[in-house]
Amino acid sequence: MARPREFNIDDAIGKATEVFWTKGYQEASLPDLLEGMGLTRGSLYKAFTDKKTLFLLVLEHYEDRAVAAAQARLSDPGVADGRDRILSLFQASVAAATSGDHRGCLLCTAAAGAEMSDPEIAAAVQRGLQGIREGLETALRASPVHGAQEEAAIRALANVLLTQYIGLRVLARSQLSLGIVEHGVAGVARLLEMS
Amino acid sequence: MARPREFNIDDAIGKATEVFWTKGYQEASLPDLLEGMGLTRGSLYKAFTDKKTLFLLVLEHYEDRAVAAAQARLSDPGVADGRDRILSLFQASVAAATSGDHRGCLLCTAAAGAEMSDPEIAAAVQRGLQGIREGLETALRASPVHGAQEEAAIRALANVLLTQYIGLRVLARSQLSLGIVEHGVAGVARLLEMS
DNA sequence: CGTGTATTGTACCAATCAGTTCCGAACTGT
DNA sequence: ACAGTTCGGAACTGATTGGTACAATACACG
Repeated sequence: MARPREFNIDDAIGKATEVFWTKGYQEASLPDLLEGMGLTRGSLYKAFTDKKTLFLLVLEHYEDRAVAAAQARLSDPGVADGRDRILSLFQASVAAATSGDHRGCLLCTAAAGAEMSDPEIAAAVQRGLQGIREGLETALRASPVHGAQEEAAIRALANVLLTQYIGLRVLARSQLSLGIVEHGVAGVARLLEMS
Repeated sequence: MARPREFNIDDAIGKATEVFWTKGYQEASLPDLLEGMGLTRGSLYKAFTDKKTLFLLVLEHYEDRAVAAAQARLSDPGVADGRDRILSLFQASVAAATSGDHRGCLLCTAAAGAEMSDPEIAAAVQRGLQGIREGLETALRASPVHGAQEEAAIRALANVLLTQYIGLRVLARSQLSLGIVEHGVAGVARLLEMS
């Protein structure tokens, strides 16, 4: 017995994700969000309480979509060699950047921003990155070269790869013409050559 | 024949560097800078024109100090093996983070921020990172394992190391408890094991 | 010992920020 | 049709943003 909401919550979160992904948390102003989401202040605050709460939902959404997609890539049974799955992940990131998508990774951008001083945001970012690391570990276990290694060694290499991933996506977002992103896949390939 | 400036320009830039390094470009407000530099609005604008110009001077200052220090480490003739120089660079970064200095790297933080849309700032950040990359290449040429490799291979590995450096310093700043920074040196050591 | 000049500090500016309030409109269940 | 609610939209709040204008101040030079 009430007036129904005229917009779809999930759609709105999806659109908000786009805005935050493009501009970053702090830089995304409320007018930016309102325009991108196609609704007005009243509706936004009624539905999402405030900017930070909306961002937490966006981080969840990003985890469910982008992180899950990365994990799917990293555990794709269609690719037998886990190293190729990892290369495919980096390939996708590099391809996005070279084809004009300079949004980078929402989590990586957030990790470098001041919003990390908020414990709830930090926890959400941590969850997302942790998810990518787990995906990397899964893939490494499916590598003929690394699969047999002990757990600690796999974890160590996954850490290196995750760090590399963050660095690469920061560079992709920066638009710097250092020529690093373009050769990012080859770099990771070298990383995976070692025993 | 006029009233002399009551503060030292270089000192002020040094103090401004501290503020920007700690808070980031956007997040450092004018009051933050005024307090950190110990002067008032009038003096700051008279001496430095505006916030962005001050930041450009700060980037130069950072290049002259922090980047130069990194380069010195990476070409230290007292350390014969270039790999050890590289490890020493990462060691220093990790040590800073584990001992409570979570400022990370001014250039890396800037690279991940929205200020990169300004071409002058982007150019300055590019110069700084380029300097670190050159240092890494210098060190690699002094590595018994890599020194004999062709130029392209050295450049490729330097790119991987720079990306790793950026990722690591972003993580150091983020204060995330992923346990990656602590083992960052070991990760790089693995990276340098390969031929 | 003035006089000119640059620095300093303060008051101010418009713009923008996130967030609140409130009323008219719109829809549901009866 | 009506009562009960909730939504949508605009106007508004107070704080903060970077930047400016100007008057008081303090120094150097003649």
